[in-house]
Amino acid sequence: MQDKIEYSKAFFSRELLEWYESAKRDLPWRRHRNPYYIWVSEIMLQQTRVDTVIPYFHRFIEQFPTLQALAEAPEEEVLKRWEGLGYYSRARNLQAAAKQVLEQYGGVVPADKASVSGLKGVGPYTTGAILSIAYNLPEPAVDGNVMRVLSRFFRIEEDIMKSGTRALMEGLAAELIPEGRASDFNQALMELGALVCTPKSPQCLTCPVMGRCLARLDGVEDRLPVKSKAKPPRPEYRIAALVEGCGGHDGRLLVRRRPAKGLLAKMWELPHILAAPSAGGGVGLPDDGQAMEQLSALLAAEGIAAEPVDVLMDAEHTFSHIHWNLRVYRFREAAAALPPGVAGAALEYAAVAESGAAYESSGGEEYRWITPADMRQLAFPNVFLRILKHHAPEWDATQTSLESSI
DNA sequence: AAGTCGGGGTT
DNA sequence: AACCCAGACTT
Repeated sequence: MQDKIEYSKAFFSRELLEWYESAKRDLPWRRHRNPYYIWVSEIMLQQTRVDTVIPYFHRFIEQFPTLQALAEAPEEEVLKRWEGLGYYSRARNLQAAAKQVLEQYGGVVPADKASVSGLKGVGPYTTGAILSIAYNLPEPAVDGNVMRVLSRFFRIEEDIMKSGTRALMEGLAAELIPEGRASDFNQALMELGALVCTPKSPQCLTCPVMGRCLARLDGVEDRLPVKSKAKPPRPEYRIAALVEGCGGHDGRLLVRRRPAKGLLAKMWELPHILAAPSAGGGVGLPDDGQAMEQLSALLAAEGIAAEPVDVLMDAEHTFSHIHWNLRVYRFREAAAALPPGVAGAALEYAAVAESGAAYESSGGEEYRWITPADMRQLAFPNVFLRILKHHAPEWDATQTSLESSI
């Protein structure tokens, strides 16, 4: 029995490596064995499909060709290149880690486990991926693809959402690495999971290791891996203001930057608030009159007088744990902005606004009147990019559309 | 161990 | 519309 398992392991490693030679995709980070490229790609690939990552990878490497270039760039530029990719702490951690490598390791990505796993944003999977792919060191790199492939081939019924299961998989994956072939083997394992041993309807008939796959032999490949379900996201109802400037702010829109910690940290957005429960006490969006009043109050607290115009649109956005239902109201900045008695503050405010400079609200967010050209520098989450694009084409200044026009 | 942190895909 | 995919960090 144990002999059969051992034979299966040898068979698996041999056949998988053989298959990979002909099946491997030509991916940008596979064209050179550059540890910096491999690191960037592995961070981008966390929770993200290859097809989504490819254009981001090209643009990122174009702007930050070396680890040093990334380390020395303004954080704003790094976030802008990450715009739309999600999980923005990945970008901030990657840059922080690049600085770490520059200072502690002379700019060379380290090749030992303790140093690599000490880098910001680099956990057990990415440590194994960097050490094996970049340096061909025999370390396991266990991601979701690998757990799916191994759970099927060896018919492992443990719940892959449990933290103990990953440790089990790492032990197994380490045993399977053929002498001197860690880089190709680990990539082959993930490639099989991505191309053949897919979550739904796996393509078993084209699989190089079908012959000894226990799940396939037992006809249970469709119910493996065992995976407990995630909690559904909680709904949130939010109201947002798209404020068109007038007078000195003609052609500008009011935006603000989110705080440095938490959801969408340091990203720019339209001002918005959690909708207060409506008079009836029901959950959901308040009626439009109440919503416009609440937003007017928010703007007034920022020293901005604006009149509601109409409802621009509804938008939805799902995060892992929250589902936003957003209603966007158009506002028009009022000409005579401030009430009498605060003339000094008004002048000061006007001077700041005229220069286009940003100012801090009492809540710590940074408000700014921006032009379409400012969209080149400021990173917005996708949901707000969609809203701005819907508002008017000149605000569709995502990095993609900018570059195609250059 | 459970919750936080985006965005896109398939059915 | 409902469901699926899934690493690192924090608490």
